[in-house]
Amino acid sequence: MELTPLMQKFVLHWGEMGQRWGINRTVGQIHALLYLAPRPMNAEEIADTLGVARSNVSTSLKELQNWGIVRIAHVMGDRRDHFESMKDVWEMFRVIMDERKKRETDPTLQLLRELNAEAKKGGAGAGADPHVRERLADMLGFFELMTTWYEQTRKMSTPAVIRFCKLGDKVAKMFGVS
Amino acid sequence: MELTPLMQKFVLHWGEMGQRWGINRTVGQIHALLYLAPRPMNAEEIADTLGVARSNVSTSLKELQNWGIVRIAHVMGDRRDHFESMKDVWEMFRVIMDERKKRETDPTLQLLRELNAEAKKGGAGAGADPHVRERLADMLGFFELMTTWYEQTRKMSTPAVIRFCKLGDKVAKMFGVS
DNA sequence: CTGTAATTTCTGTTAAGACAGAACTAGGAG
DNA sequence: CTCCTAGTTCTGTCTTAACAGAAATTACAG
Repeated sequence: MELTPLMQKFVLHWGEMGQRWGINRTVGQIHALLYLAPRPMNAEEIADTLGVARSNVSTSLKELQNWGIVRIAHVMGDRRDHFESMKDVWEMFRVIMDERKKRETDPTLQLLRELNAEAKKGGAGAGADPHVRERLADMLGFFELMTTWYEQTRKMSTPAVIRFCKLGDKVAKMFGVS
Repeated sequence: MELTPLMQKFVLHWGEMGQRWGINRTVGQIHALLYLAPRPMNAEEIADTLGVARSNVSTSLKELQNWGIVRIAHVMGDRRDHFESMKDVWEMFRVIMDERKKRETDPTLQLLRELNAEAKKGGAGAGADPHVRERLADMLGFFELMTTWYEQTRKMSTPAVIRFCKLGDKVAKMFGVS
């Protein structure tokens, strides 16, 4: 498959940014390619198009499947696995956020709960001076609230979220710029 | 400065998670330490407390200052620089989000605008088939809306944001679970 | 059961980042 | 002007991750 200049720019950029987003270049490029592709592609096509080793493609596809944004699609009369990316950007964003939450905040939330419980129980005797306790309580409060907010927003349908985002200004006014 | 077991756990965890958040272990640990510390600390204290080289501390402090969540604080009668972390978690989160937006989404937003303009101008002749154009338009729409939403939320005061987050359920109901 | 195509896993190499210690620079104090 | 002390930057080492190519495994066709 030949990439048009437009596609190439997008693929290259996605690979570049991928590194900032915590995924590697190849994974980013493959995702970009599959997102743009009008039909599922097999591993060899992907490798040829991007000019990377097939082993690399195999590993990267697995990671994308772990993230839950790429899945196997079979093509009639073809033994090979084909792969396609989720196309709905909103749904995709949701899936990615879920995964990141699981990896990047859930463990911290859990630890903060434990530390706060410990600080409460142990009291100042266990070396938990008031200042530290306050800092830990603040941080826990923040993580708890963000988690709650996310889980509630998570339940909204895509059109509802979009509608809600578009409201923007009005929401701000409703809750005051105090 | 001796760390209590509680502080130690927090510092270690922050260093660990730092890597998932895209900062390195030492940077994470220093931030955790300064966040808990009741008073500004100098570079040597930090190095001794955490058991890392001073050069490493110097570099890490610079990065934290770049992020905008740590600043220099001078102590009367002491020539050395002391450092303190922002303590308000909400404000800190805002600063971090601003920085991440700048690094992780602004460049992509800009590129998507360019690509979409190109696709429109060039038309199918320039190799921009309808499917690709739609994908790029979708992605741009998503980034535009998220950016707008963020910039509006950004303006709200901390108490307003907290109030708003706590509403949770009600907001979802207002905009329908359709 | 055998051969072949597809895919994954393994292995060695390369590249990038983290880090300690040394060298260097700046800025007083005497 | 010289001596310290604080701070930064440089240099080499070490660790980790990315990756290509080879080997191994799996799955199917005949």
